[in-house]
Amino acid sequence: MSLRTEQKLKTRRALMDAALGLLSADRGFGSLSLREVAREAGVAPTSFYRHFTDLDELGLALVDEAGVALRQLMRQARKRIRRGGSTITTSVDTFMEYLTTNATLFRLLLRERSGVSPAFRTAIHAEIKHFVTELSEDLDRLGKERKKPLSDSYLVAEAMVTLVFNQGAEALDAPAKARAEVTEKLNKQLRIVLVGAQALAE
Amino acid sequence: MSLRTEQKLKTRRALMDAALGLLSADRGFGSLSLREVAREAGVAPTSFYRHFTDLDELGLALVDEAGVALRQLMRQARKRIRRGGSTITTSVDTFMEYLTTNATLFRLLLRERSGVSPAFRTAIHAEIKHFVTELSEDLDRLGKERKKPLSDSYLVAEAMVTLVFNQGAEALDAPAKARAEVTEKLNKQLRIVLVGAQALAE
DNA sequence: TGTACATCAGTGAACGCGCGTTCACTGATGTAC
DNA sequence: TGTACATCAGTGAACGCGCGTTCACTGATGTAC
Repeated sequence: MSLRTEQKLKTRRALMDAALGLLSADRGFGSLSLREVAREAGVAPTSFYRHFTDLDELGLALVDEAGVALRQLMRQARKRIRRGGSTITTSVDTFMEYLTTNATLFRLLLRERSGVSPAFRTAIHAEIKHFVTELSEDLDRLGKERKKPLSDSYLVAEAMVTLVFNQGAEALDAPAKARAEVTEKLNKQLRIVLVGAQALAE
Repeated sequence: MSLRTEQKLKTRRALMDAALGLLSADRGFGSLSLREVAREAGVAPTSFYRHFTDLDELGLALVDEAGVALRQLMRQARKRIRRGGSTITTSVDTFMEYLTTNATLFRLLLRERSGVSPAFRTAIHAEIKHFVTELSEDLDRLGKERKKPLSDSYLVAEAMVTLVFNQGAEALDAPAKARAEVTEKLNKQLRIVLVGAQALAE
């Protein structure tokens, strides 16, 4: 890669990190301004246009990163489960770890999921749908192994992901202490859904 | 009530309706401006201050209205259930009706629930918590009647409300045709949760 | 390797715009006598 | 009922501010020969 291209990527990165750094519990993406992001990145406002046509485009790049993180999360959870461990608690623990590590990125997902920009909503729903699809395949696989296939695994997966994301949102805003309670609550709720789905499949 | 007070209330109402009217799938509360709301209400920008200290205060008044609507919804659902009818499908149907009637108000709740303003989030979480508490009492009552009490009704109620609100968000943005599918999906998910909770309580 | 030219990431000045808020005001409504 | 004064919802002008975007530019990097 040429020196020039490398430098350009660095600035792009700086802009994305600047935006991410400005986001917090009380600052949504919608409240950011182009000038503010450029300022934070240490770059003239006009330079922004060399990288993105507008803030939304930068935001979508962030959503993309969050999606990548989400897929990593899933892969790691599966690896841990294969090494032995309850499917639900292992998944939940892995999720909570990622939530802590990538707090801001997940907050972006959680918030813009029902946010104002159609582009954002669509991109995020696609990521979540991907997540749901993979989970429903896992459920199908598990069902076959145990000779107890679910009748409607996609719908079950969707319910589970809904619960995970919503409790995730709660955990994000909760102090570290309360996080353990949220984790346990989520575990119980997922167990209820799984047991219910199995009972209704018989 | 004096003529002056009456007029004042009318203007206040006009401001709230103006804000509500400006909200839509693609316009969040955060994107409204004071001048815009005043313009829409047919009032000078400065008049706004006679009624609210800022836009957030107006927003909280709207959240309050949404809460009232939510409680009405619950009362009506219970009334219908008493007249005979499946608890789950009756509740879901009632909810979907309200969703259609008060679409914008509910969208405000759904969106600002994970929004940017702490005041909004707190107010909305209080409304939802109230909803959850009432539902969990209903579940307890139902459990006693059928001699099958749940062990953790609050947690179950929370899961149910989470599913209702999230599918509600999906229904809001879906065309009328797809709404029936969402309704059916939600019914199934709630049944799964209820059955799972009963199975685990034994 | 050296030279002449092309590319293009980053810049600083300038623009017009809508914003929230202040201020002193107006005139209809309310109140005291 | 009539009069004199107080209240106060609504107003229009004015302010300073940060915004997104345009433009012509600079100078380092890249390329062709």
